[in-house]
Amino acid sequence: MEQRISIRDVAAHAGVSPSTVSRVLNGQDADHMRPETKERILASIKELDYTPVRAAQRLRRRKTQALGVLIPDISNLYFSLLTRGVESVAFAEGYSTLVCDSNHEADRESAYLDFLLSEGVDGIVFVPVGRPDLDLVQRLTDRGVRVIVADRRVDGLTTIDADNFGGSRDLTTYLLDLGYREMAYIAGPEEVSTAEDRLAGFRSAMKTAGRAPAAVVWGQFTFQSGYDHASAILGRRSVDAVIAANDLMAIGAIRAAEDRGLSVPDDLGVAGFDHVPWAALVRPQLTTVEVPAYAIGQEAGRRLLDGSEDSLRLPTTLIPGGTCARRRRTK
Amino acid sequence: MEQRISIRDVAAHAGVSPSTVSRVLNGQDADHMRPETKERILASIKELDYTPVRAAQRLRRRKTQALGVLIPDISNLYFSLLTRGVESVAFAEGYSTLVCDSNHEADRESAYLDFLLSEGVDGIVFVPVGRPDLDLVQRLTDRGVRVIVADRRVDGLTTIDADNFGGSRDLTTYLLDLGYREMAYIAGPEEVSTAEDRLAGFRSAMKTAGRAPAAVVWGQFTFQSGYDHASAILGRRSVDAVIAANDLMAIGAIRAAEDRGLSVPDDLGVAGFDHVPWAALVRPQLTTVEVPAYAIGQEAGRRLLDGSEDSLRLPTTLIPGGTCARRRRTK
DNA sequence: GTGAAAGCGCTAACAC
DNA sequence: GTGTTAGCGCTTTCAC
Repeated sequence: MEQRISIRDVAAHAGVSPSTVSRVLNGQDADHMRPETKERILASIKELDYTPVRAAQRLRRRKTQALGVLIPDISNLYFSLLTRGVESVAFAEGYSTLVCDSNHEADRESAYLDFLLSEGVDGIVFVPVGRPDLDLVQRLTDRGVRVIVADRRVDGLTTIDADNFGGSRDLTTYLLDLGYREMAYIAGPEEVSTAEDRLAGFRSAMKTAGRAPAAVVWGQFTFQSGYDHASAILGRRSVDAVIAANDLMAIGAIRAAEDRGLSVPDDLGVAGFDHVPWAALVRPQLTTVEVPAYAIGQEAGRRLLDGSEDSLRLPTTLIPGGTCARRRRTK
Repeated sequence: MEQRISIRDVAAHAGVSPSTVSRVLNGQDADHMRPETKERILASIKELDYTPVRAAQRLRRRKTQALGVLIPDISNLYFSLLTRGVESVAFAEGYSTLVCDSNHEADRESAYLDFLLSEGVDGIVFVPVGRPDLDLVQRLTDRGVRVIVADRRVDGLTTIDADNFGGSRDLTTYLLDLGYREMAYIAGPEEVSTAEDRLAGFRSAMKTAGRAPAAVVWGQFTFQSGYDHASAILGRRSVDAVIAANDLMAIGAIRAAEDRGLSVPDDLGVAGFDHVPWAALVRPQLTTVEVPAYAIGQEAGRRLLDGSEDSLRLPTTLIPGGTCARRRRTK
């Protein structure tokens, strides 16, 4: 911040007072400002190449016009899309966005919440690593920092997430309609709300159809976890479809099936969840459910900006693919 | 920034002056401060749950202790890793990181450079969309904002990038050593320096081996582009290996080969560049070259922090995979 | 060893 | 319509 020219320099150059320059800068000139004065100021700003110092504005306004985004991992496409969503609405309103990556560590997460507090952000879009430290969040809200949780359910806090339950239920119903009957489910980690919701959606659809799951196991959202669980399931049981709680595990399941000489989708139907773009490179193309990460980010950012406290659950979209097909003969 | 307690409150509570509190806050107490005074202040800070206001510190210090990162697309894994690298060194030094996403648009890029200027960041890690606006960069450096270009060569600016030339040359040599002879190359977009360097590395290795390329075409770094170019090449020429300038195009080439009934690696060797993690989900596993995005980010951030102006080219790593194998009979 | 005072660059009452 | 003034919360000489 080796800034030379200040608002005083502009004022002097234009032959007005700093307040007048400030008024032009902040668009409070519409009403009663002599057009020629405004012109003159604008010209001076341009000529001197003046840029206001944000730190001073923030200090004086006692508002940072900045939002924080705190996510577990920016290199995860889902979170980077969410971040882009927040950023897009923030930028449009002249807000800065501070992106913080907790690296899936609770300590780092706390450190970043402190950091965002000292930065004085007006609000935070928060994707907690696990169950968030509610006392810490309370400290923030006490100081006037609004917090919106994205992609997770946290009691007592405004939450924007996707309809993981409904999406999973619809996906399961879709597979049932295609004629799959012996369905195994590879869930995500047990403590993650999205994983719980997706599993609950699966169970709900199965119950409605009057069928019991062939197997339900808890995985880790990783390729390897999908591969290993699918291998185990296929070795022990007669199963005609595997639904995984995310695409990565679903791709693992496809590989496991192939390695056992099973054909997808003829011998085994496979479905995932997330709709990660590069899954399109895997063949057969995955049947999955799209989760609107970008839209979740936008909605969260929007709420932070307009002060609304309403939670929102966004719909997901079923994406049919070649890993599921109508069964020729139904049992 | 609805902050209540200020440094004055802490001072009053501890029965000292604001300056003394400030000294404790900034670690200038090592020399000559009465330990008991310090204790008292620390206790007050804790009791009042005081957090310094960054905006005021910045205004007063005339230093933001913040770095900017300006990249074309945060949802591209390569750039998000690079960002993480910058962020890791910045965070360790108490610096904030402002991440800006130009969305591959030159206009947005300029807007963000302006924005970062007004934020007063101390330095910027810049991955330009195309040829950057050097006048704009000059404006920044004139005002004391240091700019380091990452992942691109830009004349006259400090640059941190990967050894794309060497990596590509070594990869090509590796394929030649395996016995591949009729090699086609699918390059990236013509104006991108990384694409140019990788192509140059390929040509250099071929020349050294005394062989002419079977084909060289310019692609778009996309899956489809890899698929289409590979299809065309395989239809017209007798080729025993295809090297693509990135993994996405290489996977496209594998699919194209499969769709023509060719077996990879027996009928056709395929290699890529980048080493994107999800390529591990594709089989056969890709022979590729790892580009150290995270390390590039770290080095760029480090230079910004320690004021060094040295450019640096980081080595790449050859990652052998199943898409290339020793030829049984060499021509 | 610690305090008093000035001021970073800006905005918003309040004057006129 | 525009100028004057008083800080926002902090750091940093300079006193003592």
